[in-house]
Amino acid sequence: MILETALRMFRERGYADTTMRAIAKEAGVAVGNAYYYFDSKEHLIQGFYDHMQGAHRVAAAPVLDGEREFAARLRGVLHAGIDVNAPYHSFAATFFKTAAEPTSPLSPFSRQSSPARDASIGIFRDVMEGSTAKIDPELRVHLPELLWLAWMGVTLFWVYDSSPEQRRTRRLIDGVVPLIDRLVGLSRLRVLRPALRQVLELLDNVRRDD
Amino acid sequence: MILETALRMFRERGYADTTMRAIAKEAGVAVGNAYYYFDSKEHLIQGFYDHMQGAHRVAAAPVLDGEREFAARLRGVLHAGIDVNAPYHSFAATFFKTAAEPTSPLSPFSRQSSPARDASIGIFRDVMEGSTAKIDPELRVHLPELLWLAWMGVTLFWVYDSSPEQRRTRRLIDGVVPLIDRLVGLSRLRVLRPALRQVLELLDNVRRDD
DNA sequence: GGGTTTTCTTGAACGTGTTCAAACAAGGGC
DNA sequence: GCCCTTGTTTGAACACGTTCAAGAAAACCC
Repeated sequence: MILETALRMFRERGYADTTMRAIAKEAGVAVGNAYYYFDSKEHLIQGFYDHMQGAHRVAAAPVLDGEREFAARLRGVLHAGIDVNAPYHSFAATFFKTAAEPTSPLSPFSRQSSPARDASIGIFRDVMEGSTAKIDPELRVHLPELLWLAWMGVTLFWVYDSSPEQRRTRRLIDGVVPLIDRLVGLSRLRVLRPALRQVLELLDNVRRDD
Repeated sequence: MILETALRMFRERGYADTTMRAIAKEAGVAVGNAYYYFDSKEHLIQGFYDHMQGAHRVAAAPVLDGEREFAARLRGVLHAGIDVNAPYHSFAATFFKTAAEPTSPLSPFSRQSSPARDASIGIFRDVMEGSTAKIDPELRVHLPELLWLAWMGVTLFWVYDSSPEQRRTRRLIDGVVPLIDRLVGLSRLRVLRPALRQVLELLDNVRRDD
């Protein structure tokens, strides 16, 4: 009940303008009680994350069910992601700062976010596996995560996008999907094998934590 | 005087643990006076930005003066950037959130940051122009900005990098520079012209603000 | 039912960034 | 010298996120 109230008020009045006192009052509890269930105001946003992740899955379903071509699948899923987030653009901008902090549990790379992250990567695995594209086997292992990373990039761009209705983000998606599609298609060419290896090796190196 | 005091205290005790009251007291003024000269606590960080930008320029100079090869120049400049930022890694992580907010004047994309941004892009123009690399003329126009964008990406990675001495960031630089070098070299190949055009057109489309 | 422990709930209080009316200082014109 | 304007400086006051000692309710045990 506290969570629903909070998310509704965030949507209506923005994150910064919604005080914990107001949330508690509206939910009919004492302010201290809200802190009994949620460690901080930021933690209330985690619920928003999960909700958005589920909505993306739902919005992407028609595309994933009806389309077999890799580029069309990817494009559809990315646009679907922007679709579901669109109503929250101004809200997202105000709380993005808290999600951006590396030590925050709200960071998309944090351990607390890993369920939502894994689910999101799953969508992009679906994009790949349900498509007719022939993909280099070494690339197949990492591609879902790479696509998720691209999605994070698109999201980052979207947060900063101040154009009307975030049209620049739409253009970014339409422009970048063919490039990714082309690169993925080229991945099986023998001449580009060394380059691909180089990229994947870089990924492994960068992930290594020592 | 207020600015110097603030930056020193940020460095010594971290951003969050340094209160405006403490800064004012240490600087020998009333707290309201600090707000007369700086709109907010965040604005005190702009001075830090400018300082870092200058230090990067200085640290990059030996490389830019002594090295002619494109890859070596880029690699040296990126490592120099990490070198000067290294002492402030934990500090940077705590105030990064305020810089990440799209509407914040501290955002690297904001108008207030444009002097520092232009200066930084200038470094990468120098990387390009001082090198012996033969670069497609269409690419030449945009490459400095693209390299700056890559530098922003490296910085983003660095902020999130929790490995000892941020070694992963070092590996990222060493791995990504050869890739960029290869791409830049390939940019003049006739067969890749359409792909390059596609990328540059995407950039223009995305920049267009309508 | 009575006693004990655990879970939940409360709201005053703390420290924070920030604001603002009021006071003070520095010129500038005559 | 005196007024007026403009630029500075002050610190109390405000609203906020958060904490915590204290109490209420629930669950559990015999």
